[in-house]
Amino acid sequence: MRELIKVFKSLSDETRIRMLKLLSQGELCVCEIMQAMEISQSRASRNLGILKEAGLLKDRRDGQWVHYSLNKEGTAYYSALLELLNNSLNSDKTILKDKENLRHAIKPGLK
Amino acid sequence: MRELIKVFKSLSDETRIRMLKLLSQGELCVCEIMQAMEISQSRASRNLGILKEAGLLKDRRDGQWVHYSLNKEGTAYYSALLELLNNSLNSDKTILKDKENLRHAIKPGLK
DNA sequence: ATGATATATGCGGAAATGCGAATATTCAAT
DNA sequence: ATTGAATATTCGCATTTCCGCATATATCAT
Repeated sequence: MRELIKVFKSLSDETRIRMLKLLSQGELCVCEIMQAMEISQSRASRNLGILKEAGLLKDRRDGQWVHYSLNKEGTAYYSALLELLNNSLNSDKTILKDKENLRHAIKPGLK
Repeated sequence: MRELIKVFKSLSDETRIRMLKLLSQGELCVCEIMQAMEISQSRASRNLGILKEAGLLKDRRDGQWVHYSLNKEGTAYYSALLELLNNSLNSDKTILKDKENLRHAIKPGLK
Protein backbone atom coordinates (compact mmCIF):
# COMPACT_ATOMS: atom_id res chain seq x y z
CA MET A 1 0.00 0.00 0.00
CA ARG A 2 2.83 2.40 0.93
CA GLU A 3 4.40 1.89 -2.46
CA LEU A 4 1.24 2.46 -4.41
CA ILE A 5 0.46 5.63 -2.49
CA LYS A 6 3.97 6.90 -3.05
CA VAL A 7 3.42 6.51 -6.78
CA PHE A 8 0.13 8.39 -6.70
CA LYS A 9 1.68 11.13 -4.57
CA SER A 10 4.46 11.51 -7.08
CA LEU A 11 1.82 12.01 -9.78
CA SER A 12 -0.08 14.61 -7.73
CA ASP A 13 1.96 17.59 -8.76
CA GLU A 14 1.94 19.66 -11.91
CA THR A 15 5.72 19.99 -12.10
CA ARG A 16 6.14 16.23 -12.08
CA ILE A 17 3.35 15.53 -14.55
CA ARG A 18 4.96 17.97 -16.95
CA MET A 19 8.27 16.16 -16.49
CA LEU A 20 6.74 12.79 -17.31
CA LYS A 21 5.10 14.21 -20.40
CA LEU A 22 8.41 15.64 -21.55
CA LEU A 23 10.18 12.38 -20.90
CA SER A 24 7.64 10.45 -22.91
CA GLN A 25 9.62 11.78 -25.89
CA GLY A 26 12.72 10.05 -24.63
CA GLU A 27 15.70 10.43 -22.33
CA LEU A 28 16.63 13.95 -21.15
CA CYS A 29 19.21 15.45 -18.85
CA VAL A 30 18.33 17.75 -15.98
CA CYS A 31 19.54 20.86 -17.77
CA GLU A 32 17.31 20.21 -20.76
CA ILE A 33 14.30 19.71 -18.53
CA MET A 34 14.87 22.88 -16.56
CA GLN A 35 15.24 24.86 -19.75
CA ALA A 36 12.14 23.39 -21.37
CA MET A 37 10.02 23.93 -18.28
CA GLU A 38 11.65 27.23 -17.32
CA ILE A 39 12.11 26.18 -13.70
CA SER A 40 15.01 26.44 -11.29
CA GLN A 41 17.71 23.81 -11.14
CA SER A 42 16.91 22.76 -7.59
CA ARG A 43 13.25 22.40 -8.41
CA ALA A 44 14.04 20.22 -11.41
CA SER A 45 16.46 18.01 -9.56
CA ARG A 46 14.25 17.62 -6.53
CA ASN A 47 11.16 16.60 -8.48
CA LEU A 48 13.05 14.24 -10.76
CA GLY A 49 14.36 12.59 -7.62
CA ILE A 50 10.84 12.15 -6.30
CA LEU A 51 9.73 10.48 -9.53
CA LYS A 52 12.76 8.24 -9.48
CA GLU A 53 12.17 7.32 -5.85
CA ALA A 54 8.60 6.39 -6.74
CA GLY A 55 9.94 4.05 -9.41
CA LEU A 56 8.60 5.95 -12.41
CA LEU A 57 11.96 7.13 -13.68
CA LYS A 58 15.44 5.73 -13.93
CA ASP A 59 18.63 7.69 -14.27
CA ARG A 60 21.89 7.14 -16.04
CA ARG A 61 25.02 9.07 -15.30
CA ASP A 62 27.06 10.15 -18.28
CA GLY A 63 30.02 12.22 -17.23
CA GLN A 64 28.81 15.39 -15.61
CA TRP A 65 25.28 14.77 -16.80
CA VAL A 66 22.50 12.67 -15.42
CA HIS A 67 19.94 11.51 -17.95
CA TYR A 68 16.47 10.59 -16.81
CA SER A 69 14.02 8.39 -18.66
CA LEU A 70 10.76 6.58 -18.06
CA ASN A 71 11.21 3.34 -16.20
CA LYS A 72 9.29 0.89 -18.33
CA GLU A 73 10.29 -2.07 -16.23
CA GLY A 74 8.49 -0.95 -13.12
CA THR A 75 5.97 -3.29 -11.53
CA ALA A 76 2.60 -3.90 -13.11
CA TYR A 77 0.81 -0.63 -12.53
CA TYR A 78 3.67 1.61 -13.65
CA SER A 79 3.08 0.77 -17.28
CA ALA A 80 -0.66 1.24 -16.88
CA LEU A 81 -0.06 4.67 -15.39
CA LEU A 82 2.47 5.70 -17.99
CA GLU A 83 0.09 4.62 -20.72
CA LEU A 84 -2.71 6.56 -19.08
CA LEU A 85 -0.47 9.62 -19.12
CA ASN A 86 0.35 8.98 -22.74
CA ASN A 87 -3.31 9.34 -23.56
CA SER A 88 -3.77 12.47 -21.47
CA LEU A 89 -2.96 16.15 -21.71
CA ASN A 90 -1.77 15.94 -25.29
CA SER A 91 -3.42 19.23 -26.12
CA ASP A 92 -2.68 20.91 -22.81
CA LYS A 93 -1.23 24.37 -23.35
CA THR A 94 1.55 24.05 -20.78
CA ILE A 95 2.60 20.64 -22.01
CA LEU A 96 2.75 21.83 -25.59
CA LYS A 97 4.79 24.86 -24.57
CA ASP A 98 7.24 22.68 -22.68
CA LYS A 99 7.71 20.45 -25.69
CA GLU A 100 8.16 23.42 -27.97
CA ASN A 101 10.70 24.93 -25.56
CA LEU A 102 12.55 21.65 -25.52
CA ARG A 103 13.25 21.97 -29.25
CA HIS A 104 15.16 25.16 -28.54
CA ALA A 105 16.89 23.94 -25.41
CA ILE A 106 20.65 24.14 -25.53
CA LYS A 107 22.15 20.72 -25.15
CA PRO A 108 25.45 20.49 -23.37
CA GLY A 109 28.48 20.17 -25.62
CA LEU A 110 29.06 16.88 -27.42
CA LYS A 111 31.56 14.53 -25.99
CA MET B 1 -4.28 19.10 -16.06
CA ARG B 2 -5.99 20.40 -12.90
CA GLU B 3 -8.55 17.63 -13.14
CA LEU B 4 -6.03 14.86 -13.62
CA ILE B 5 -3.95 16.07 -10.70
CA LYS B 6 -7.03 16.25 -8.51
CA VAL B 7 -7.68 12.60 -9.28
CA PHE B 8 -4.13 11.57 -8.41
CA LYS B 9 -4.25 13.63 -5.23
CA SER B 10 -7.43 11.89 -4.22
CA LEU B 11 -5.63 8.56 -4.65
CA SER B 12 -2.63 9.68 -2.59
CA ASP B 13 -4.05 8.80 0.77
CA GLU B 14 -4.39 5.49 2.56
CA THR B 15 -7.83 6.25 3.95
CA ARG B 16 -9.19 6.88 0.48
CA ILE B 17 -7.52 3.90 -1.14
CA ARG B 18 -9.06 1.69 1.52
CA MET B 19 -12.45 3.21 0.76
CA LEU B 20 -12.13 2.52 -2.93
CA LYS B 21 -11.13 -1.07 -2.23
CA LEU B 22 -14.15 -1.51 0.03
CA LEU B 23 -16.45 0.03 -2.54
CA SER B 24 -15.17 -2.30 -5.25
CA GLN B 25 -17.51 -4.81 -3.59
CA GLY B 26 -20.48 -2.56 -4.27
CA GLU B 27 -22.45 0.35 -2.91
CA LEU B 28 -22.06 1.24 0.78
CA CYS B 29 -23.39 3.90 3.10
CA VAL B 30 -21.14 6.11 5.20
CA CYS B 31 -21.98 4.30 8.42
CA GLU B 32 -20.95 0.94 7.00
CA ILE B 33 -17.67 2.35 5.78
CA MET B 34 -16.80 3.98 9.09
CA GLN B 35 -17.53 0.75 10.91
CA ALA B 36 -15.53 -1.41 8.53
CA MET B 37 -12.55 0.92 8.60
CA GLU B 38 -12.91 1.81 12.28
CA ILE B 39 -12.58 5.52 11.62
CA SER B 40 -14.51 8.54 12.82
CA GLN B 41 -17.65 9.74 11.09
CA SER B 42 -16.18 13.05 10.06
CA ARG B 43 -13.11 11.40 8.62
CA ALA B 44 -15.25 9.01 6.60
CA SER B 45 -17.54 11.70 5.29
CA ARG B 46 -14.78 14.10 4.42
CA ASN B 47 -12.71 11.58 2.49
CA LEU B 48 -15.70 10.19 0.63
CA GLY B 49 -16.45 13.76 -0.39
CA ILE B 50 -12.93 14.17 -1.73
CA LEU B 51 -13.25 11.03 -3.85
CA LYS B 52 -16.62 12.18 -5.13
CA GLU B 53 -15.28 15.63 -5.93
CA ALA B 54 -12.48 13.97 -7.91
CA GLY B 55 -15.09 12.08 -9.91
CA LEU B 56 -14.22 8.62 -8.67
CA LEU B 57 -17.38 8.10 -6.64
CA LYS B 58 -21.00 8.97 -6.99
CA ASP B 59 -23.54 9.19 -4.22
CA ARG B 60 -27.20 8.43 -3.91
CA ARG B 61 -29.37 9.66 -1.09
CA ASP B 62 -31.83 7.15 0.31
CA GLY B 63 -33.74 8.65 3.21
CA GLN B 64 -31.34 9.44 5.99
CA TRP B 65 -28.57 7.52 4.32
CA VAL B 66 -26.15 8.41 1.60
CA HIS B 67 -24.83 5.51 -0.40
CA TYR B 68 -21.53 5.82 -2.22
CA SER B 69 -20.39 3.71 -5.12
CA LEU B 70 -17.69 3.68 -7.77
CA ASN B 71 -18.40 6.02 -10.63
CA LYS B 72 -17.89 3.81 -13.65
CA GLU B 73 -18.98 6.50 -16.06
CA GLY B 74 -16.11 8.86 -15.29
CA THR B 75 -13.96 10.02 -18.16
CA ALA B 76 -11.46 7.74 -19.83
CA TYR B 77 -8.78 7.40 -17.19
CA TYR B 78 -11.16 6.77 -14.29
CA SER B 79 -11.88 3.26 -15.46
CA ALA B 80 -8.20 2.60 -16.07
CA LEU B 81 -7.42 3.71 -12.53
CA LEU B 82 -10.23 1.74 -10.97
CA GLU B 83 -9.11 -1.34 -12.85
CA LEU B 84 -5.54 -0.76 -11.71
CA LEU B 85 -6.81 -0.65 -8.14
CA ASN B 86 -8.79 -3.80 -8.73
CA ASN B 87 -5.55 -5.59 -9.48
CA SER B 88 -3.71 -4.14 -6.51
CA LEU B 89 -3.58 -4.67 -2.77
CA ASN B 90 -5.76 -7.74 -2.84
CA SER B 91 -3.64 -9.42 -0.22
CA ASP B 92 -2.93 -6.30 1.80
CA LYS B 93 -3.51 -6.91 5.49
CA THR B 94 -5.41 -3.69 6.14
CA ILE B 95 -7.62 -4.12 3.09
CA LEU B 96 -8.50 -7.68 4.09
CA LYS B 97 -9.30 -6.58 7.62
CA ASP B 98 -11.58 -3.84 6.35
CA LYS B 99 -13.45 -6.29 4.18
CA GLU B 100 -13.75 -8.75 7.02
CA ASN B 101 -15.01 -6.00 9.33
CA LEU B 102 -17.56 -5.03 6.74
CA ARG B 103 -19.21 -8.45 7.03
CA HIS B 104 -19.94 -7.72 10.68
CA ALA B 105 -20.94 -4.12 10.19
CA ILE B 106 -24.38 -3.28 11.48
CA LYS B 107 -26.53 -2.07 8.65
CA PRO B 108 -29.15 0.52 9.48
CA GLY B 109 -32.67 -0.82 9.99
CA LEU B 110 -34.70 -1.87 6.96
CA LYS B 111 -37.20 0.57 5.63
C1' DA C 1 -42.74 20.92 16.96
C1' DT C 2 -39.49 17.52 19.24
C1' DG C 3 -36.25 14.05 19.31
C1' DA C 4 -33.26 10.63 17.16
C1' DT C 5 -30.26 9.09 13.46
C1' DA C 6 -27.19 9.81 9.42
C1' DT C 7 -24.26 12.84 7.18
C1' DA C 8 -21.74 17.23 6.24
C1' DT C 9 -18.96 21.14 7.55
C1' DG C 10 -16.27 24.85 10.23
C1' DC C 11 -12.34 25.41 13.09
C1' DG C 12 -7.70 24.92 15.12
C1' DG C 13 -3.48 22.44 15.37
C1' DA C 14 0.09 19.02 13.80
C1' DA C 15 2.37 17.25 10.03
C1' DA C 16 3.67 17.11 5.21
C1' DT C 17 4.70 19.46 0.86
C1' DG C 18 6.91 22.63 -2.49
C1' DC C 19 9.75 26.38 -3.37
C1' DG C 20 14.05 29.55 -3.82
C1' DA C 21 18.45 30.60 -2.13
C1' DA C 22 22.60 28.93 -0.74
C1' DT C 23 25.82 25.24 -0.28
C1' DA C 24 27.71 20.63 -1.26
C1' DT C 25 28.96 17.01 -4.42
C1' DT C 26 30.57 14.90 -8.65
C1' DC C 27 33.10 14.80 -12.72
C1' DA C 28 36.05 16.78 -16.68
C1' DA C 29 39.64 19.52 -18.25
C1' DT C 30 43.77 21.81 -17.55
C1' DA D 1 45.51 20.80 -7.26
C1' DT D 2 42.34 24.13 -9.22
C1' DT D 3 38.65 25.63 -11.89
C1' DG D 4 34.19 25.26 -13.98
C1' DA D 5 29.88 22.86 -15.24
C1' DA D 6 26.02 19.76 -14.02
C1' DT D 7 23.51 17.95 -10.42
C1' DA D 8 22.10 17.06 -5.53
C1' DT D 9 21.04 18.51 -0.96
C1' DT D 10 20.13 21.53 3.13
C1' DC D 11 17.59 25.21 5.22
C1' DG D 12 13.84 28.33 6.26
C1' DC D 13 9.38 29.63 5.04
C1' DA D 14 4.66 29.70 3.05
C1' DT D 15 1.03 26.69 1.77
C1' DT D 16 -1.58 22.57 1.93
C1' DT D 17 -3.31 18.35 3.97
C1' DC D 18 -5.41 15.62 7.44
C1' DC D 19 -7.47 14.85 11.68
C1' DG D 20 -10.64 15.29 15.92
C1' DC D 21 -13.93 17.92 18.07
C1' DA D 22 -17.87 20.43 17.91
C1' DT D 23 -21.66 22.12 15.40
C1' DA D 24 -24.88 22.30 11.50
C1' DT D 25 -28.01 20.15 8.18
C1' DA D 26 -31.21 16.66 6.57
C1' DT D 27 -34.56 13.11 7.15
C1' DC D 28 -37.62 10.20 9.62
C1' DA D 29 -40.76 9.02 13.47
C1' DT D 30 -43.75 10.43 17.04
